[in-house]
Amino acid sequence: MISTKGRYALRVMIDLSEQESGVFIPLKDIAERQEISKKYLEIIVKDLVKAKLLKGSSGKGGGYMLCRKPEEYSVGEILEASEGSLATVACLAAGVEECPRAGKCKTLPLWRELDKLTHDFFFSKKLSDCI
Amino acid sequence: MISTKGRYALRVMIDLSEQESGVFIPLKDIAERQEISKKYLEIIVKDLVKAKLLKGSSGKGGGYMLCRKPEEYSVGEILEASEGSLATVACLAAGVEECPRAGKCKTLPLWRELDKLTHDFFFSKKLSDCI
DNA sequence: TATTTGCCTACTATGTCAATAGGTAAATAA
DNA sequence: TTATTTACCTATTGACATAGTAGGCAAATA
Repeated sequence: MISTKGRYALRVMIDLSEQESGVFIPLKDIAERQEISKKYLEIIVKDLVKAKLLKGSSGKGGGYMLCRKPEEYSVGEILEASEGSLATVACLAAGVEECPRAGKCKTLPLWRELDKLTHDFFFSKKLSDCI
Repeated sequence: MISTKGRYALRVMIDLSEQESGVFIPLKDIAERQEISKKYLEIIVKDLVKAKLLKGSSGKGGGYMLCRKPEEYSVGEILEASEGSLATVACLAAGVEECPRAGKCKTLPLWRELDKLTHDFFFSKKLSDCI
Protein backbone atom coordinates (compact mmCIF):
# COMPACT_ATOMS: atom_id res chain seq x y z
CA MET A 1 0.00 0.00 0.00
CA ILE A 2 1.46 3.33 -1.10
CA SER A 3 1.14 5.83 1.76
CA THR A 4 0.41 9.54 1.60
CA LYS A 5 4.13 10.23 1.64
CA GLY A 6 4.66 8.59 -1.73
CA ARG A 7 1.44 9.88 -3.20
CA TYR A 8 2.07 13.45 -2.10
CA ALA A 9 5.68 13.27 -3.32
CA LEU A 10 4.47 12.33 -6.76
CA ARG A 11 1.94 15.17 -6.73
CA VAL A 12 4.66 17.65 -5.78
CA MET A 13 6.83 16.46 -8.65
CA ILE A 14 3.93 16.66 -11.10
CA ASP A 15 3.01 20.11 -9.80
CA LEU A 16 6.57 21.33 -10.40
CA SER A 17 6.53 19.82 -13.89
CA GLU A 18 3.57 22.02 -14.67
CA GLN A 19 5.18 25.24 -13.48
CA GLU A 20 7.72 27.32 -15.33
CA SER A 21 10.97 25.40 -15.39
CA GLY A 22 14.20 26.93 -14.15
CA VAL A 23 12.62 29.05 -11.42
CA PHE A 24 12.20 28.20 -7.76
CA ILE A 25 8.59 27.58 -6.75
CA PRO A 26 7.72 28.27 -3.09
CA LEU A 27 6.36 25.28 -1.19
CA LYS A 28 3.50 27.45 0.01
CA ASP A 29 2.19 27.71 -3.56
CA ILE A 30 2.48 23.96 -4.14
CA ALA A 31 0.72 23.26 -0.85
CA GLU A 32 -2.16 25.55 -1.79
CA ARG A 33 -2.59 24.12 -5.27
CA GLN A 34 -2.39 20.56 -4.01
CA GLU A 35 -4.47 21.22 -0.89
CA ILE A 36 -1.89 19.57 1.34
CA SER A 37 -0.53 21.00 4.62
CA LYS A 38 2.70 22.88 3.90
CA LYS A 39 4.18 21.61 7.15
CA TYR A 40 3.69 18.02 6.10
CA LEU A 41 5.05 18.68 2.63
CA GLU A 42 8.25 19.98 4.22
CA ILE A 43 8.98 16.47 5.43
CA ILE A 44 8.27 15.04 2.02
CA VAL A 45 10.36 17.43 -0.05
CA LYS A 46 13.26 16.95 2.35
CA ASP A 47 13.47 13.32 1.24
CA LEU A 48 13.25 14.36 -2.40
CA VAL A 49 16.07 16.86 -1.97
CA LYS A 50 18.19 14.27 -0.17
CA ALA A 51 17.66 11.90 -3.09
CA LYS A 52 18.72 14.65 -5.50
CA LEU A 53 15.37 14.70 -7.25
CA LEU A 54 14.72 18.31 -6.27
CA LYS A 55 16.83 21.27 -5.28
CA GLY A 56 15.77 23.95 -2.82
CA SER A 57 16.80 27.55 -2.27
CA SER A 58 16.14 29.59 0.85
CA GLY A 59 15.13 33.21 1.16
CA LYS A 60 13.05 35.51 -0.93
CA GLY A 61 12.67 34.19 -4.44
CA GLY A 62 13.47 30.73 -3.13
CA GLY A 63 11.53 27.52 -3.29
CA TYR A 64 11.98 24.21 -5.05
CA MET A 65 12.91 23.25 -8.60
CA LEU A 66 13.27 20.02 -10.57
CA CYS A 67 16.84 18.87 -11.26
CA ARG A 68 16.00 17.24 -14.60
CA LYS A 69 13.35 17.19 -17.28
CA PRO A 70 10.11 15.34 -16.35
CA GLU A 71 10.79 12.57 -18.85
CA GLU A 72 14.06 11.83 -17.07
CA TYR A 73 12.36 10.85 -13.79
CA SER A 74 10.83 7.45 -13.26
CA VAL A 75 7.84 7.21 -10.94
CA GLY A 76 9.71 4.40 -9.20
CA GLU A 77 12.62 6.53 -8.05
CA ILE A 78 10.25 9.20 -6.73
CA LEU A 79 8.24 6.68 -4.74
CA GLU A 80 11.33 4.87 -3.53
CA ALA A 81 12.84 8.13 -2.28
CA SER A 82 9.74 8.97 -0.26
CA GLU A 83 8.48 5.53 0.77
CA GLY A 84 11.91 4.10 1.55
CA SER A 85 11.19 0.78 -0.14
CA LEU A 86 8.75 -0.48 -2.72
CA ALA A 87 9.07 -4.12 -1.65
CA THR A 88 5.71 -5.87 -1.60
CA VAL A 89 6.65 -8.19 1.27
CA ALA A 90 8.99 -7.68 4.22
CA CYS A 91 11.17 -10.67 3.20
CA LEU A 92 12.15 -8.89 -0.02
CA ALA A 93 12.96 -5.45 1.41
CA ALA A 94 16.54 -4.35 0.87
CA GLY A 95 18.94 -4.83 3.74
CA VAL A 96 17.00 -7.66 5.36
CA GLU A 97 18.93 -10.84 6.11
CA GLU A 98 17.55 -13.83 4.25
CA CYS A 99 14.79 -15.82 5.94
CA PRO A 100 16.02 -19.25 7.12
CA ARG A 101 13.01 -20.82 5.43
CA ALA A 102 13.79 -19.19 2.07
CA GLY A 103 15.05 -22.46 0.56
CA LYS A 104 11.86 -24.36 1.21
CA CYS A 105 9.37 -21.47 1.16
CA LYS A 106 6.60 -22.21 -1.33
CA THR A 107 5.44 -18.62 -1.46
CA LEU A 108 8.73 -16.87 -2.12
CA PRO A 109 8.63 -17.33 -5.93
CA LEU A 110 5.21 -15.70 -5.98
CA TRP A 111 6.45 -12.67 -4.03
CA ARG A 112 9.48 -12.36 -6.28
CA GLU A 113 7.23 -12.40 -9.33
CA LEU A 114 4.94 -9.75 -7.81
CA ASP A 115 7.91 -7.65 -6.83
CA LYS A 116 9.29 -7.71 -10.35
CA LEU A 117 5.89 -6.87 -11.81
CA THR A 118 5.44 -3.75 -9.67
CA HIS A 119 9.09 -2.74 -9.92
CA ASP A 120 8.96 -2.86 -13.72
CA PHE A 121 5.71 -0.92 -13.70
CA PHE A 122 7.05 1.86 -11.47
CA PHE A 123 10.39 2.23 -13.19
CA SER A 124 9.08 2.17 -16.75
CA LYS A 125 6.55 4.88 -15.90
CA LYS A 126 7.99 8.37 -16.26
CA LEU A 127 6.99 11.58 -14.53
CA SER A 128 6.13 13.00 -17.94
CA ASP A 129 3.52 10.23 -18.35
CA CYS A 130 1.59 11.82 -15.47
CA ILE A 131 1.07 15.26 -16.99
CA MET B 1 2.92 -4.38 1.40
CA ILE B 2 1.46 -7.82 2.15
CA SER B 3 1.54 -8.41 5.91
CA THR B 4 2.22 -11.64 7.80
CA LYS B 5 -1.51 -12.30 7.95
CA GLY B 6 -1.79 -12.70 4.20
CA ARG B 7 1.50 -14.47 3.83
CA TYR B 8 0.74 -16.95 6.61
CA ALA B 9 -2.77 -17.53 5.26
CA LEU B 10 -1.32 -18.52 1.92
CA ARG B 11 1.15 -20.86 3.60
CA VAL B 12 -1.66 -22.52 5.55
CA MET B 13 -3.62 -23.07 2.35
CA ILE B 14 -0.56 -24.47 0.57
CA ASP B 15 0.20 -26.70 3.54
CA LEU B 16 -3.32 -28.12 3.45
CA SER B 17 -3.04 -28.69 -0.30
CA GLU B 18 -0.08 -30.90 0.37
CA GLN B 19 -1.81 -33.04 3.00
CA GLU B 20 -4.26 -35.85 2.38
CA SER B 21 -7.47 -34.30 1.09
CA GLY B 22 -10.80 -35.03 2.76
CA VAL B 23 -9.42 -35.34 6.28
CA PHE B 24 -9.22 -32.69 8.97
CA ILE B 25 -5.67 -31.55 9.71
CA PRO B 26 -5.04 -30.18 13.24
CA LEU B 27 -3.78 -26.62 13.34
CA LYS B 28 -1.05 -27.77 15.70
CA ASP B 29 0.50 -29.83 12.90
CA ILE B 30 0.31 -26.98 10.42
CA ALA B 31 1.86 -24.59 12.93
CA GLU B 32 4.76 -26.99 13.54
CA ARG B 33 5.44 -27.60 9.87
CA GLN B 34 5.22 -23.89 9.04
CA GLU B 35 7.07 -22.78 12.16
CA ILE B 36 4.38 -20.24 13.00
CA SER B 37 2.79 -19.77 16.45
CA LYS B 38 -0.42 -21.81 16.63
CA LYS B 39 -2.09 -19.05 18.63
CA TYR B 40 -1.46 -16.54 15.88
CA LEU B 41 -2.60 -18.96 13.20
CA GLU B 42 -5.92 -19.29 15.03
CA ILE B 43 -6.66 -15.68 14.17
CA ILE B 44 -5.72 -16.25 10.56
CA VAL B 45 -7.70 -19.42 9.91
CA LYS B 46 -10.74 -17.81 11.52
CA ASP B 47 -10.83 -15.32 8.64
CA LEU B 48 -10.39 -18.11 6.12
CA VAL B 49 -13.27 -20.08 7.63
CA LYS B 50 -15.47 -16.99 7.66
CA ALA B 51 -14.72 -16.49 3.95
CA LYS B 52 -15.64 -20.15 3.31
CA LEU B 53 -12.20 -21.01 2.05
CA LEU B 54 -11.68 -23.55 4.83
CA LYS B 55 -13.89 -25.59 7.10
CA GLY B 56 -13.04 -26.52 10.65
CA SER B 57 -14.16 -29.30 12.97
CA SER B 58 -13.75 -29.36 16.73
CA GLY B 59 -12.83 -32.24 18.98
CA LYS B 60 -10.65 -35.27 18.57
CA GLY B 61 -10.01 -36.00 14.90
CA GLY B 62 -10.83 -32.39 14.15
CA GLY B 63 -8.83 -29.73 12.41
CA TYR B 64 -9.10 -27.84 9.15
CA MET B 65 -9.79 -28.93 5.58
CA LEU B 66 -9.97 -27.24 2.18
CA CYS B 67 -13.47 -26.71 0.78
CA ARG B 68 -12.41 -27.08 -2.85
CA LYS B 69 -9.58 -28.39 -4.97
CA PRO B 70 -6.39 -26.28 -4.96
CA GLU B 71 -6.85 -25.26 -8.61
CA GLU B 72 -10.22 -23.76 -7.69
CA TYR B 73 -8.72 -21.16 -5.33
CA SER B 74 -7.17 -17.95 -6.57
CA VAL B 75 -4.34 -16.46 -4.54
CA GLY B 76 -6.29 -13.20 -4.67
CA GLU B 77 -9.28 -14.46 -2.74
CA ILE B 78 -7.05 -15.97 -0.07
CA LEU B 79 -5.13 -12.74 0.40
CA GLU B 80 -8.27 -10.63 0.27
CA ALA B 81 -9.90 -12.76 2.96
CA SER B 82 -6.95 -12.33 5.31
CA GLU B 83 -5.73 -8.84 4.44
CA GLY B 84 -9.15 -7.27 4.09
CA SER B 85 -8.28 -5.34 0.95
CA LEU B 86 -5.65 -5.60 -1.74
CA ALA B 87 -5.98 -1.96 -2.81
CA THR B 88 -2.60 -0.39 -3.49
CA VAL B 89 -3.67 3.10 -2.38
CA ALA B 90 -6.20 4.20 0.24
CA CYS B 91 -8.26 6.13 -2.33
CA LEU B 92 -9.06 2.90 -4.19
CA ALA B 93 -10.03 0.74 -1.22
CA ALA B 94 -13.59 -0.57 -1.32
CA GLY B 95 -16.17 1.35 0.69
CA VAL B 96 -14.28 4.63 0.68
CA GLU B 97 -16.17 7.71 -0.48
CA GLU B 98 -14.59 9.27 -3.55
CA CYS B 99 -11.94 11.91 -3.00
CA PRO B 100 -13.16 15.42 -3.89
CA ARG B 101 -10.00 15.90 -5.96
CA ALA B 102 -10.60 12.74 -8.00
CA GLY B 103 -11.70 14.68 -11.06
CA LYS B 104 -8.51 16.68 -11.34
CA CYS B 105 -6.09 14.25 -9.67
CA LYS B 106 -3.16 13.62 -11.99
CA THR B 107 -2.06 10.50 -10.12
CA LEU B 108 -5.35 8.61 -9.97
CA PRO B 109 -5.00 6.98 -13.44
CA LEU B 110 -1.61 5.64 -12.38
CA TRP B 111 -3.05 4.07 -9.22
CA ARG B 112 -5.92 2.56 -11.14
CA GLU B 113 -3.47 1.02 -13.58
CA LEU B 114 -1.35 -0.37 -10.74
CA ASP B 115 -4.42 -1.69 -8.98
CA LYS B 116 -5.58 -3.54 -12.09
CA LEU B 117 -2.11 -4.96 -12.65
CA THR B 118 -1.84 -6.46 -9.16
CA HIS B 119 -5.50 -7.51 -9.05
CA ASP B 120 -5.12 -9.44 -12.30
CA PHE B 121 -1.92 -11.00 -11.05
CA PHE B 122 -3.45 -12.19 -7.78
CA PHE B 123 -6.67 -13.48 -9.25
CA SER B 124 -5.11 -15.30 -12.21
CA LYS B 125 -2.68 -17.09 -9.89
CA LYS B 126 -4.16 -20.27 -8.44
CA LEU B 127 -3.34 -22.04 -5.22
CA SER B 128 -2.27 -25.04 -7.30
CA ASP B 129 0.40 -22.86 -8.93
CA CYS B 130 2.12 -22.63 -5.53
CA ILE B 131 2.69 -26.34 -4.97
C1' DT C 1 -15.08 -39.30 31.52
C1' DA C 2 -10.67 -37.81 29.68
C1' DT C 3 -8.57 -35.96 25.85
C1' DT C 4 -8.17 -33.45 21.92
C1' DT C 5 -9.32 -30.11 19.11
C1' DG C 6 -11.52 -25.64 17.47
C1' DC C 7 -13.35 -21.27 18.90
C1' DC C 8 -13.95 -16.97 21.65
C1' DT C 9 -12.76 -12.58 24.10
C1' DA C 10 -9.50 -9.85 25.78
C1' DC C 11 -4.98 -7.80 26.24
C1' DT C 12 -0.31 -5.77 24.98
C1' DA C 13 4.01 -4.05 23.20
C1' DT C 14 5.90 -1.95 19.37
C1' DG C 15 5.96 0.63 15.47
C1' DT C 16 4.18 3.46 11.65
C1' DC C 17 1.33 7.06 9.79
C1' DA C 18 0.00 11.57 9.27
C1' DA C 19 0.59 15.17 10.77
C1' DT C 20 1.58 19.68 14.05
C1' DA C 21 4.59 23.04 16.65
C1' DG C 22 8.08 26.11 17.12
C1' DG C 23 12.02 27.46 16.09
C1' DT C 24 16.86 28.82 13.16
C1' DA C 25 19.34 29.97 8.91
C1' DA C 26 19.66 31.99 4.46
C1' DA C 27 18.58 35.05 0.85
C1' DT C 28 16.53 39.09 -1.06
C1' DA C 29 14.18 43.76 -1.37
C1' DA C 30 13.15 48.22 0.65
C1' DT D 1 20.38 47.92 7.89
C1' DT D 2 16.13 45.99 8.56
C1' DA D 3 12.01 43.53 7.34
C1' DT D 4 10.34 39.91 4.79
C1' DT D 5 10.29 35.70 2.74
C1' DT D 6 11.66 31.41 2.19
C1' DA D 7 13.92 26.82 3.29
C1' DC D 8 15.43 23.83 6.85
C1' DC D 9 15.78 21.60 11.55
C1' DT D 10 14.29 18.97 15.83
C1' DA D 11 10.80 17.40 18.60
C1' DT D 12 6.17 15.88 19.75
C1' DT D 13 1.55 13.85 19.24
C1' DG D 14 -2.75 11.04 18.62
C1' DA D 15 -4.56 7.42 16.25
C1' DC D 16 -4.19 3.16 14.35
C1' DA D 17 -2.23 -1.24 12.67
C1' DT D 18 0.80 -5.10 13.32
C1' DA D 19 2.10 -9.17 15.36
C1' DG D 20 1.41 -11.42 18.43
C1' DT D 21 0.07 -13.66 23.72
C1' DA D 22 -3.15 -15.43 27.48
C1' DG D 23 -6.66 -17.95 29.26
C1' DG D 24 -10.56 -19.92 28.96
C1' DC D 25 -15.15 -22.37 26.91
C1' DA D 26 -17.43 -25.57 23.57
C1' DA D 27 -17.58 -29.55 20.81
C1' DA D 28 -16.40 -33.99 19.33
C1' DT D 29 -14.35 -38.44 19.82
C1' DA D 30 -12.13 -42.68 22.09
